[in-house]
Formats: sequence, C-alpha cells, structure tokens
Amino acid sequence: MSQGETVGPLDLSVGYLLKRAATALRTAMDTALRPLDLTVPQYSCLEVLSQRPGLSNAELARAVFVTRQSMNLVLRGLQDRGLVTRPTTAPQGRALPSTLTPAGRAQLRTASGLVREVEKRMLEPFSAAGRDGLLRDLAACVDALTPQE
Amino acid sequence: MSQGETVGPLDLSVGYLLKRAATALRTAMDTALRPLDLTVPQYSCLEVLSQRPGLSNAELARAVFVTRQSMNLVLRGLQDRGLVTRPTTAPQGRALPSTLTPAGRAQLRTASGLVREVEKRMLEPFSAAGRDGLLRDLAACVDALTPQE
DNA sequence: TCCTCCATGTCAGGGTGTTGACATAGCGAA
DNA sequence: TTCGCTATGTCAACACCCTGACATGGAGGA
Repeated sequence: MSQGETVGPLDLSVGYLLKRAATALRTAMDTALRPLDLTVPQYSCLEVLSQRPGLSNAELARAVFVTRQSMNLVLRGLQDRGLVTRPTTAPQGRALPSTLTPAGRAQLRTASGLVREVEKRMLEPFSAAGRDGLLRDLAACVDALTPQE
Repeated sequence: MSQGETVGPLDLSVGYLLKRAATALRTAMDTALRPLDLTVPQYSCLEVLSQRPGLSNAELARAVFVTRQSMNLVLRGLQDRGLVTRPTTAPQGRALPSTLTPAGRAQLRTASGLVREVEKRMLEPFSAAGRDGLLRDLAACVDALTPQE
C-alpha cells in the first residue's frame, strides 16, 4: 500500500504537493514545539510580537492570517501563562497593545531554535541558491493567486 | 498597513511562505468550487475516486490525508447528493467500495476544469522548466520532513 | 480447529477555527 | 457640534476535524 500502486497523476499536481509540504511542515513544527507546550499559532504570535512589539489583537490576527477571535484566544492563553502582557485599559482608542514578558522572550528564544532546526532539516537538500529560488517561486505563487495585486 | 511597514524577516522564511501559498491556493480553490457547492475535500474525494474507482472509505482517507471519520462524513454528503454510490452490504470483508455515479462524473468534470484554471493562474509566471523545478523542490521538502524515508 | 492480530466502519466527545452580530471609541465631513 | 464611517474587542453559534473507543469480518499461526 505504501506507494507501489498506481498513484495516478496526483503526485504531479503542484497543488497537491503544496498541500503535502505545508502539512508536513506544520506537523513537524507541532511535534518540535510540543515539549514547550506551544502550538504553532502561539509560536507565530510570539514571533510576530517579538519583531513588532505593541501590536494590537486585530493587527496580530492580520499578520498571522487568522480572525480576531482566534487570535484573541491565542493571546489569552499566552497571557494566562505569563508570556505576554496586555494593559487592561486601552491607552488610546480601543486597541490593547501586547508585549512580550521576559518569560515570553525566553520561551520564544528556545522555540525559535527548535523551529529553525525544523526548517533547516526541510531545506537540507537545497543549496543556498536553490533555497532562494524556492523562496522566490513561492512568493510568485502567492502573488499570482492574490486577487488585489 | 498593506505592506509598507517593516514586515520583518517573516517574508524571508520558507515556512511562512509555504503556509501562505498553501492557504492562498486553498482559498482560491474554495471560491472557484463554491458555485458547484463542493468543498475542497469533497472535490479531492471525487478526483481520487475517479482515478482509482472502488476505493474503500479508509483507503480514500489515507489518499487525502484525513481520518476515516472525516472521510466518512465527506462520502456521506456526496452520497446524499447522488454523486457517489456505495453498496449497503460489503461484497467481502467490511470495506464498502465507493464509485462515482454519472452525475458525480459530470460534476467532477466541471470541477476539475475550474481547479485546473486556478492552478494555471498560480503557475502563470513560471516556465515549463520552472514548474517542474518547483514540483521537484516541493517533493524534496516533503521527503526531507517525512521521518520514515 | 481455534485463537490472536489486523483492518474496517461507526459512534461519541472535545478542540479549534470560522461566520455573524453587537457595543464602543476615534475620525472626518456637513 | 453632530452625524456617519471605520476599527476594535468580545460574545454566541456553528462547522470541521481529530482523538478515543467499540463491534465486526478476515487472515495467519498454534
């Protein structure tokens, strides 16, 4: 059953492989982050927040491509674990700017190492030029699919 | 907000772009298939069933990388709409081989055209060689991430 | 023969993400 | 000033998929 049968032209479809690759990466990241009790969305949130501190819930949601509601749950979980702080009252407007706590920064550091390890494993068979090419190709796919260019 | 701000090194991460590309493709396929009242898993099921008729629920699930339970729901929906037939009693063993009905084949034909259109749009900026290279690169990523080589 | 192991289909429960909706706070034009 | 318009945070309901579990049917070894 493994792969001896007639697999059909599915393996020749870019869409099929794209999904397979994304799923494999997601699974690998998930298992790598499990010892830290971090899900992939939680890690993504920490990473974005580290690069752009003070982002509001809605801005974070847009950056990670989820809804505000989902990001709110993620943020609340991180908040309860003391990895992220959010003021109880909005400094101006309604946006509550989130920031990493020192514990959050430490957790992110180890998590980032693990994730980078996974990416390195995935990109092992590539040369530096090949990696850049893949990056460019994926970006081209996204651009071609995005309606409002 | 669009993309003028400091996006940080996120756009340089292959994992990030992989996820973005897969999400964009999924969304595009979903909107393309919406007029036919087909979800992406339903379409995938029809496509696999067309290439390998008589597959059982469990085999279909493995082919599409979902659980038997999820595939069972998909299959039941397709069955209720008359696109797929499944015998009520197993010819042998417990497996119930599924087959496309003529209506299912017709629906798949138009759906397949729409999906192919989306893929064509995504691959527009690529040459034939570039497309093959992308295919090969994605397969390499999957292989590098899959534990049991 | 009988018995153990494996695969299949199915049911129940939980987790996670989404859509829809609502109240509130700032901004800009009449 | 006052009236929309937009954006934000939050609640509820729903859908989807997964993990866990169970009963049944076949195959292979003692």
